[in-house]
Amino acid sequence: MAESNGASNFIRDIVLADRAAGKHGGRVVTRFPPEPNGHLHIGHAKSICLNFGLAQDAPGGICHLRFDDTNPTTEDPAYVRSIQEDVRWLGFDWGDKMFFASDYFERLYSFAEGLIRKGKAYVDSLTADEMRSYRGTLTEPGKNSPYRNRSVEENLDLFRRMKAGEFPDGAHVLRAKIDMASPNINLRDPALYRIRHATHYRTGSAWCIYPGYDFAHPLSDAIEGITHSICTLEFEDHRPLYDWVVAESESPHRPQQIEFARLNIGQAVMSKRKLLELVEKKLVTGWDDPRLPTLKGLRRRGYTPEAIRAFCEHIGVAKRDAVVEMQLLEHFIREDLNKRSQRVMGVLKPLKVVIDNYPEGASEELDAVNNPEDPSAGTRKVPFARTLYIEHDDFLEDPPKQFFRLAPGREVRLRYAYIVKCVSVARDPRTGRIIELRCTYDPETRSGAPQAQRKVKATIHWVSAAHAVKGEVRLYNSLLKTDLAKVPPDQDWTTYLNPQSLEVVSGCQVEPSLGEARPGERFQFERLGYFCADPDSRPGAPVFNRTVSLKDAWSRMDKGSAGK
RNA sequence: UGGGGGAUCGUCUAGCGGUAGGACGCCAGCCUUUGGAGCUGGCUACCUAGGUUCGAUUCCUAGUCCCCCAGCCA
Repeated sequence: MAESNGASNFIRDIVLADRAAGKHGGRVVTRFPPEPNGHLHIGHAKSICLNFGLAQDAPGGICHLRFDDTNPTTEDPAYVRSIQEDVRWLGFDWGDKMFFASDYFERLYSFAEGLIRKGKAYVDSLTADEMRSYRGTLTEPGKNSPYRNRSVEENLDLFRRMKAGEFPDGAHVLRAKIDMASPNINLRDPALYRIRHATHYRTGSAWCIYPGYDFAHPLSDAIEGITHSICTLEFEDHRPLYDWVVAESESPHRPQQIEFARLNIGQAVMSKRKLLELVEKKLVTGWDDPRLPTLKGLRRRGYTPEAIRAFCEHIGVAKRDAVVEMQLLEHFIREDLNKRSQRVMGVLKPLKVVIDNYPEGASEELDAVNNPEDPSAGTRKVPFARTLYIEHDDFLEDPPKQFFRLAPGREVRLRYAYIVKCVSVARDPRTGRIIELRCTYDPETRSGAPQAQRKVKATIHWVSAAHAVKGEVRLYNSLLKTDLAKVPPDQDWTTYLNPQSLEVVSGCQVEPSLGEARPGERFQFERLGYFCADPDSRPGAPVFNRTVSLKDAWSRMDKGSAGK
């Protein structure tokens, strides 16, 4: 199971204090309670890391995986499988503690009848619209429903008949009898059960009434002996109701609800509703589109669970609304991949180079370091020959002062190979486009040779034309042109999608070993970034997703002077 | 407007009456056969106004601004 480094936060402090005080017998039991109606995203990862992390920190602590499946109309077993897969991938283990709120339906129903017997719940027969108007507003108190004083017998009878399926959807609802004048709207007789003639993916047609969140959640926590029930800020108002339900259930367990601020990331789509919209309108390729902050998307993009966990640990846990910059997430994946990824050379936009003084038909194998950060990763051989491809961006016919790379008459080192000098430029007579460079090489400067020490301003990557494998590279940019928080609510947010979020580069030339790259394998393409082989790869025709670029001092300078 | 929360560098976050710290980012330099990595140095913050105190980001008072709540969603 993933380790946690124990960065302090206010929730950890509460748990620590509770343990020290012997509250809950010193035990720590948390839960991660997703509704199986969507796929997990990085925001869920924050909650997962928090809940599982808290449990790991405590001796004997445990974190349950509980599916909060109380709404049959939106839930699907495919999501249950997906969520389990993603939590495991992130590096957490719930052991045998996987539960479903739907498994508690029978007990929840009994609790509800108990509430009715105590006169703490009643069947209301107002329509949804009527109920809304009876509820009052933020500033005016609500009014009691005319059905509020039904007798216990009548309520019991009606509730049982609701369960038996005698009424259509919406005909009645079971409500808690609390206080229609409460300044907290959640306490104005909240709905506990609604009629829904729908097939539930787990209980089938056994039920036609389903408990709501405010009833099922606290009770599920109590049933499971949850000690700390951690949720997001919007449920803060529900806490009095949560406590009311637990107290009325007379459960010996009194879980404590604690709220924290959900994760927001600038220029990322994080809401379930919007993610669904993107997928359904086919504005992205699917839930695993690498532009999405879903766990599946991040995985396909090449993110590691370790990087995501490190990110979640470092963003902290607090109560103030916050928007974390995407650069922070990128920092953690770079940091992780820098240490562990194999270096390779790949040319995205090839420019042909012929080494005039290199013997025709000859070739040699040069030693390349697999990972300068990890000597144990060893070396590999890369083939060198007379005709090469270099990155088109590494050549400029009329270079500005700051440009260190190849230009007419200039020298650069070819990584792991020789120093070459550009002697001429060939262009397409029709389009004027540069199609080929002629260079000469200095045989004395082969990497590792005594004369190789000669300094040149730059080292560039390359591949041998005869040996290279053709591949496709997918470059990703922000899916959004702006932070969603800045988009006026009356506007269609999808008009802010970045048309350049995906750039497919075909005709890339990569070093031979990459022809057989397996989906999910990660590499650093030297000088370019980290790349991950996509499932669309075929033998001899690899496809790579750019996880994140390397930091690039030149592109920053280039942009900085673009206005001049 | 009722209720519930929250305000600390550009962005996250620490602090619990005693020099406001860390990370990302940015800037400068060193180093470098990745303009990567690494190293060094620098940058910028306590919402406002009063009060208590020898001393306030912290305590008190009054404001200001931001977020959430009127689903038979979670």
